Amino acid sequence: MQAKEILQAHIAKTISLTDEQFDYLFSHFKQRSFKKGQVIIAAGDTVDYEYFVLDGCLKSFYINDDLKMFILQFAMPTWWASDYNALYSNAKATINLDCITDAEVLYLSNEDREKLCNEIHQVEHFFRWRTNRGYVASQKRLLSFMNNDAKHRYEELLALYPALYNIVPKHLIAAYLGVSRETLSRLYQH
Amino acid sequence: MQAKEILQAHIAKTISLTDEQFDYLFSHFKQRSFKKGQVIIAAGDTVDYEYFVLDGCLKSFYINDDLKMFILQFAMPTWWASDYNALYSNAKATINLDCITDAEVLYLSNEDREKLCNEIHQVEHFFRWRTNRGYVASQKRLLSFMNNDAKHRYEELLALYPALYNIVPKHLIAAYLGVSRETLSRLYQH
DNA sequence: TTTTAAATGTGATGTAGGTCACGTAAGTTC
DNA sequence: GAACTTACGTGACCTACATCACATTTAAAA
Repeated sequence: MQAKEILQAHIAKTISLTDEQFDYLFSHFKQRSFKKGQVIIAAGDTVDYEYFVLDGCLKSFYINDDLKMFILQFAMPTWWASDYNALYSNAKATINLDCITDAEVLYLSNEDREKLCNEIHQVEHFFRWRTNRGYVASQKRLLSFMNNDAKHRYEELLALYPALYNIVPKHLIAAYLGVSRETLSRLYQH
Repeated sequence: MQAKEILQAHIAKTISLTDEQFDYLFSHFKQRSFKKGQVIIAAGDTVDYEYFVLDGCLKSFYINDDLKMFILQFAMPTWWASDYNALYSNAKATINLDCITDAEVLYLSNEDREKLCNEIHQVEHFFRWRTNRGYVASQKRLLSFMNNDAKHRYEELLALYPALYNIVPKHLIAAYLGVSRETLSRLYQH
């Protein structure tokens, strides 16, 4: 499937646009390929874009002072990713974004998103609902963090995104769960 | 300050509406007082409204199978609260909402919000940005959870919302931080 | 003002998960 | 295909925080 069709199908789940409207929307996206390991956003960067994954898998993550990595999100096809704090408030990135596998993405500038939201009411509706869902998911993950132990969270993650098991190395899964790789490794020893 | 002025000042931070538009928006809100301890949303309820705090302090929280409480949010004046998962997806509440102090709130139905977002583009813009900010804050809290210990998170919370220290009992702060009340109590023993 | 309940402090002890250290396996790169 | 890097497993030990138990202080209710 082509980039345009993937985005169109994704957006059609939330709003309906005429073909002309969608063409206009799509004209603001650019497309790009990345290689496994390539960095899209590095902490300290100025962040101008958000990214829509067509193919492959990205990760957004934070590195603390002890160089420990914490993964905020694995971004699979039809997921959006960026450092939203930096993007929205024009601050320097504190979150990194890079490629776990070779990846194909569309990207849209903050400026163009706001312009499009302004020009096409339905587009603003789309982005409101995208974030609404993200917010609810983030609250849910926060609760799971407070409530459940590492094993429970691991099973929850795999139940929600079974594809991750084959694509993503275990130490990255650990960094998403907020446990050490040793602990994750020990969860299923017998 | 009157309810109407409080809401107007709050909304004016994000969008500009004509007085007519704001009057129309405001006409969809209802106002209500609650007593300390009163329950606004209980787990299992159908959730039709979101709440805008004029005065007092609410908490939204989850109770797990062991009856342990986890606080998602302390809602102070000009904050919004609800069980957004339930509200947005028309599901039964899993989150509770009640009053830490006597409280005065405005409330708006899900249906009316969607109607207003549809009728007034700027209103949709407002709600998109409200959620954008909520999403970023939630991500930030998640990172703090993974990265920092209880003492650090406690200081972070008090730095961000100093008012909480006087209003909210310590065992509720503990339930927000995700530690036992005993641990919180011991953080500052000497 | 008395009674009852809610909030807080603190000792003793248990445990999930962290850290360090080392070894093996499996991909990458030249 | 040798050299190097990345992923993963596992033992030994450590630590932050949980849980249980009980005392005390503060606030609400009668």
